[in-house]
Amino acid sequence: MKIKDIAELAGVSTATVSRVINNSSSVKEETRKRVLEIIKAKNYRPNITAQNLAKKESNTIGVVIPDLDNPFFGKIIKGVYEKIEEENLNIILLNSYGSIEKEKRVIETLIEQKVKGIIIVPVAKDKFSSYKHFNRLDEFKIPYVLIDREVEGDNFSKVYLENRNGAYKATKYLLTKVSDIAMISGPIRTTTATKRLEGYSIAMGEEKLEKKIYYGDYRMESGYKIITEIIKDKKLPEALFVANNMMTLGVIKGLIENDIKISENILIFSFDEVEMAEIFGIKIDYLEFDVKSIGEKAVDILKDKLNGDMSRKIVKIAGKIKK
Amino acid sequence: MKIKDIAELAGVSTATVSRVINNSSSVKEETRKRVLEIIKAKNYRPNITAQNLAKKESNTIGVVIPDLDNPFFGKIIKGVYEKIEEENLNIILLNSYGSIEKEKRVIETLIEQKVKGIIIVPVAKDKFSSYKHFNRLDEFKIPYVLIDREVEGDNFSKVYLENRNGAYKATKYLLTKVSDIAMISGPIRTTTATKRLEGYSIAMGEEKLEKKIYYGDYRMESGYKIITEIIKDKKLPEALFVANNMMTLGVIKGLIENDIKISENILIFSFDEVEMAEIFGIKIDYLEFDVKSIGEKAVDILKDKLNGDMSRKIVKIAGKIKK
DNA sequence: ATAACATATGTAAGCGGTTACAACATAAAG
DNA sequence: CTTTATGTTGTAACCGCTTACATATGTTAT
Repeated sequence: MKIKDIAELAGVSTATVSRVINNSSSVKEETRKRVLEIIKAKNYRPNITAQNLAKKESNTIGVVIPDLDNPFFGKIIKGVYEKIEEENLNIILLNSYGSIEKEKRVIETLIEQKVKGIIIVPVAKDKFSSYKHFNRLDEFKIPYVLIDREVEGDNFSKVYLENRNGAYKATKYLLTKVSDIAMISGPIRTTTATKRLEGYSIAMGEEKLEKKIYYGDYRMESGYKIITEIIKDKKLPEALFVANNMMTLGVIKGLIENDIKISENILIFSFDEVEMAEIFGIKIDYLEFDVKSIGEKAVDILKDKLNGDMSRKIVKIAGKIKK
Repeated sequence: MKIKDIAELAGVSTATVSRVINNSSSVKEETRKRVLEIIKAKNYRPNITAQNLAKKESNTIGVVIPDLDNPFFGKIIKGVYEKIEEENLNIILLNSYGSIEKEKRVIETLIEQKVKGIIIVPVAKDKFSSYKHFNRLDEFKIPYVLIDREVEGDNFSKVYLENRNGAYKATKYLLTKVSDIAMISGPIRTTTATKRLEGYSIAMGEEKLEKKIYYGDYRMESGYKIITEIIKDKKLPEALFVANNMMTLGVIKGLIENDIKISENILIFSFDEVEMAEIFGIKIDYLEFDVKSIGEKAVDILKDKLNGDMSRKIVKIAGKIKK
């Protein structure tokens, strides 16, 4: 069943059928109805591939994620999905495995697929990374928006968590309770870590308090190692601000192993939510973000771009202190 | 840059170029080389949409998941992705939201997209559900494989966890330690719950021991509610076999709240892994499954089907007892 | 030398749509 | 009653590639 068949049954040309399908230009109400009826009766669906070829576009957008089974990105995808569903677009999902090389390759794939737009978590190994390969997308006039990782320079549209301000708010909050606050930072190569560190520093500076900074790598093991070290050295601060949830997990593990009671003997504040903590009877404060909305906002921006508004847009997702 | 341009530059017809691209039929080594060189020099890539239209096929497979931000499905997707990457296929990802209605709709979408094959976690509200809408896929000769949820009847190819045997093994294992074992089952409407219950029953029956069964709904709250009830009634068994990890979480929460020490005062065995438990210093035994391999096996089956082997295939993923 | 076959390549008709342009009515304007 | 604008429809080229079929050339058998 193709457009020609419908045309014949309706006694019109394929052009007319195409017009009613796309409800473009003028078709007499009467003929429109007739065509529509036949389409319905025959349960006809246009061949999307053919449409795409003729229109030189596609109905899919690419989503590039560095880690498919990380629920954080799952939430983002969910946000993207829900927003995109109404538009009759589809998601093609790609994995960059956190590697620049792979990232380049998936971008080429996406270009070949002629996707309508791209939402991507840039690999961003560190803040000096090059993002030249995104220029390829400009060449092909494929709109894209970067999410989650804050990258510098260039003219990127992006949406990410408020890093500096979030950390600032968190520290301020801790300061209402104690004044001896240490921080476990992420690797300073990354922009997010720098920003979060800045937030902490500013807040501590305002009170003229001494900063204590430990450097981890955002992974659980480093949190574990650092806290173990701290305990061994008997340098436990009153409060510890941890720059992400994975490291917080490591910290929790270390504290439990050493029988140090969280919120009794030490206050722990995590930049991200540690979902399971409460279930296990552990109370930590954290900065909560509406992660799903990262995906949603990204789609909003993409839609603007698809509608011709190519201006640069930057959205920061605000965090909320949860206790 | 299209095939015609390449053809002209190489001084051959488009047919020949197409032949070298698809390395189909015979092309003289010399011409092949020349064409390949020009393709490379011009960095030419065939238009996939046009290819798909001409070949009446596509290079994408559909993956349908009921819950995008559940890491369990994330792992499956990862498995699918890794296997499919080599084949130069792409994943288009869809969400059924666990609703039959949505499921029907996404299947139609996938048909319209002319996907090459489908991997789907069927909604399977209960074991009496109808799966008639999968027949649509047969109509269009689109191969598909059902995963994770065990569904009855029909001629489906599927891959899922070994439910009955897994539960049997788990119970047997517990029996080497204690003999007073209760089970928190899932809702008996579902096939998985029935099977797991069977495994437990058989093992207990073999030892002529009394069964104690509580019925939950696979969600955390129900685990919590049930264990709270048990504690109140002072009916704590020596060991508790919980039919899935979410309910186990609820159980853990309840036990901690009531100051009952896991593995001291009670043995907990979970059908699935509770990833975080160890970090929080809680020791529970569980049945471990290689979840990613669900996705991998599904792709294997799909590939077979794409190669013409339409026979029904069923793969059960074996669980391993972790202590 | 010629038939018979294999190899290499070109021609052109699709694949199933969209759309610029032309053509034809019909209605309003002069 | 022309002229002109407006609304509706058809014609056919085109999107970029594949492939059945035809053709040309080279080999080998007879």
